[in-house]
Amino acid sequence: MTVIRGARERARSDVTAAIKEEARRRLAAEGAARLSLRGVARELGMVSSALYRYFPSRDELLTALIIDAYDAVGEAAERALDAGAGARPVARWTAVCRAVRDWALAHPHEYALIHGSPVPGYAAPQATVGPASRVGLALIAVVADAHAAGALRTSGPPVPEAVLRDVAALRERLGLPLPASVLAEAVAAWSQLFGLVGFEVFGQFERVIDARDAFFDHAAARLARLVGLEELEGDSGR
Amino acid sequence: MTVIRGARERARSDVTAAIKEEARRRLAAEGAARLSLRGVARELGMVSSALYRYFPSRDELLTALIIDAYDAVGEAAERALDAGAGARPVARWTAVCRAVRDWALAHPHEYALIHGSPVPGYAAPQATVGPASRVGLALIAVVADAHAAGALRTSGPPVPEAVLRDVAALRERLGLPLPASVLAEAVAAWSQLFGLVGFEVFGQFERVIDARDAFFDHAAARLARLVGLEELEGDSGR
DNA sequence: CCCCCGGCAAGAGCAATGCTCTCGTTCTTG
DNA sequence: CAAGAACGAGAGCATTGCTCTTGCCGGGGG
Repeated sequence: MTVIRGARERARSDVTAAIKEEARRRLAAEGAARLSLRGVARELGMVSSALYRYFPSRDELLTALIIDAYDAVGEAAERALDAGAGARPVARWTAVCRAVRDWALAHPHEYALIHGSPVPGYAAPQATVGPASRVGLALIAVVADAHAAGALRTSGPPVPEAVLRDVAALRERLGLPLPASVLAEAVAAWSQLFGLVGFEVFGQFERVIDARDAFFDHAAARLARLVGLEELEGDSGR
Repeated sequence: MTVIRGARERARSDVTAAIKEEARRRLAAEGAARLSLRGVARELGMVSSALYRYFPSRDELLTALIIDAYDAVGEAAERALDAGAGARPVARWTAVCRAVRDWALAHPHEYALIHGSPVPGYAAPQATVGPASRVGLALIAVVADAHAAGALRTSGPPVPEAVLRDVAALRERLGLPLPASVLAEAVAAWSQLFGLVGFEVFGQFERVIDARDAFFDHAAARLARLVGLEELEGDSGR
């Protein structure tokens, strides 16, 4: 599919990759706000204007990095998803959550790029929505598999009508045979997961929780049960 | 206590307030990244260097704005807490959550300032930790009052030992008679609330959930039940 | 085979930024 | 009342994103 057409194109993609690599390095070192085009150009032995042949603006470069970051965390989640294919649903869910958290802790600046404040005036380009949903889809996949295996508790407090409609449209788009109410809970849990991760990455748990691993695993498992995944006997309902 | 000593001090606090006000205006208009000292100075009819008499650096200005934002959202939460003094715990919890969300949606850039990516190299100064915990304390207050009223389900899946230790220390610091396990759940729910809010403010629910109000209320109520607040009959446990 | 057109890097330059330093002025205080 | 601190203005430095012009150089069409 990606046949190398000529030396010219190869050189172009090489340089593009080198720019992104160096940019990611500087990003990890000092954050998005301090990422300067001139800086990466300098490090690469080019002149700043040359970079504009590859990225039309600094924001475009950032967008590329954002997509890469979404893909990286999404891939981590999917790897955990696949690795836990046979496991019990709660364990599998927790593993996916942990993969996300571990990636975020290992790449805090990239995490900030995708789940922190959007850069300047910046509205997320359409190209980011696909990669952005990979983690959510991985979580939903856990639930869907559990549903198929009959390990899903589908009852719960009633979900508002309007939400059910939204979520039914989503189910349609995804082509999943999940009950709408469960999907609604999964979407909520998806966002809540990033609350847990964000607090930890941005240091809000400092001096509050020290045993972060245990805390996170416990919270992730509770989230799993909240969406209805297999419950161990005698843990829910007084 | 705060007696005005002389015209000089009064002028100083006036100017300081004007700077913060203008800065907040520009912050709301175009975000933290585009907030420039020169810009607010220009708008105030001063010269940029004069600003440095009031804030030693741009980051100090941002820190002041951060503290103000934490206080604003914390105050909103506390108002909801007080307003719901007699209400049933789940409703009161949900009201506090909604207050946080409404404030965040009304002030997205200030929200991004406090719960988005930390600025450059920036480690949260000690002065921010107090205001930063006001929302969390309001949530915990709901739980504590429910506990005192006997409307709290204190059983649940076992919380890991290490987490219990951390949380016991926290309870000590707060002087609250809450079971440690409940406090642990409350801390988790606190962070998860900001997952929900953040996703909405930063647009991750775009084209996924349209009925955001209903969705949020539902999710907040589920969070309330997760921490053990009064449950309506027949909604938990298959 | 050559040649020439298009992609490319370099450099200068513009407007803007954060921050520093100096210089008079003005208000506070001893 | 006079010394000293606080203050505003202005110039200046290094840096940033981005544009424009100028040449170079290599690969595909003649």
